[in-house]
Amino acid sequence: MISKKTKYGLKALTYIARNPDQMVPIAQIAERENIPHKFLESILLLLKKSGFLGSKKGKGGGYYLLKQASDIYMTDVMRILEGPIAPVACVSLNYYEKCDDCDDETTCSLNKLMIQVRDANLHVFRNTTLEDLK
Amino acid sequence: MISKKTKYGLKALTYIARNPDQMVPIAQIAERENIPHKFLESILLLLKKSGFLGSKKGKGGGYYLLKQASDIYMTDVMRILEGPIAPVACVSLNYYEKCDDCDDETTCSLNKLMIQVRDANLHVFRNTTLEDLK
DNA sequence: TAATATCCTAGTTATCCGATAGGATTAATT
DNA sequence: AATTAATCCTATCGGATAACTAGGATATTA
Repeated sequence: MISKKTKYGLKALTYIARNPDQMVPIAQIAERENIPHKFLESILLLLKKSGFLGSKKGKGGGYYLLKQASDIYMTDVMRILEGPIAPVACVSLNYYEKCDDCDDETTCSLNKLMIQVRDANLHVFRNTTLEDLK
Repeated sequence: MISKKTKYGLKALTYIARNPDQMVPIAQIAERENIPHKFLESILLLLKKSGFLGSKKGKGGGYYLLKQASDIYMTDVMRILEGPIAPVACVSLNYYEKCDDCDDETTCSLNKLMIQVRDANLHVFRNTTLEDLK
């Protein structure tokens, strides 16, 4: 199950993508999408620091996409918002970590299944961009 | 990312499946698979109550599979150990819950993606049984 | 200079994960 | 009968994390 952070982040990105060529203020997204204002603020800040969004301060300011929606892949968004796409760190491509309870990954009974799950999710996320959510 | 409970549970089931026609005590699984004994105890109890395992108390006792490994599907195991397979409750087949921030699911921008993710995972779990982990 | 935005750091609260404690019950062995 | 070895059961606990909030600093427009 994904976190609310991820859910809110995806909804916000979609909302911004639907309003191109303009500054979209947090308050507007928060209201229309029923997202707590301050929480959303922190999420958009993260998405900005991660290179998805640009922003402009002050009156008339807000957020906007830095790339075309069709160039924003779910793989990248999900990794920032939700973390690893893999179900266990020991099969993660971007967040690899050794298991502390496994001596040998290659003989771990879960390895094959975990890789299948990872790849199934990767396949979906690699083939979906923000444009598809619009 | 799956919980340790799920990981331990799957490993324990595999271990038991690899030792058919005998009672497998918790202590043995705990030692061989590097799982905390007491934690594993609670997991096996759950798997028993859920109908996957039988048990025998007392000296020489332990756990055993109630069904053939090839009849134990990952869909069922995962739902018990990990909960919903869907990434959000509002697209869950077995644990459905309405979103509190969405008025209308059919127009939610995330709906399609979430269903794709759910189905991708379902496909893997439906096509994997405990026999495949052996 | 007032109004309206984002920026930033630091909290707060509640829930859940991972693990443990300690005894009750059951069964085989000696 | 006593001992040993196992599951059964309830309760609990610390720590991490999720979800959210506070409050001011900074920038921009009018």
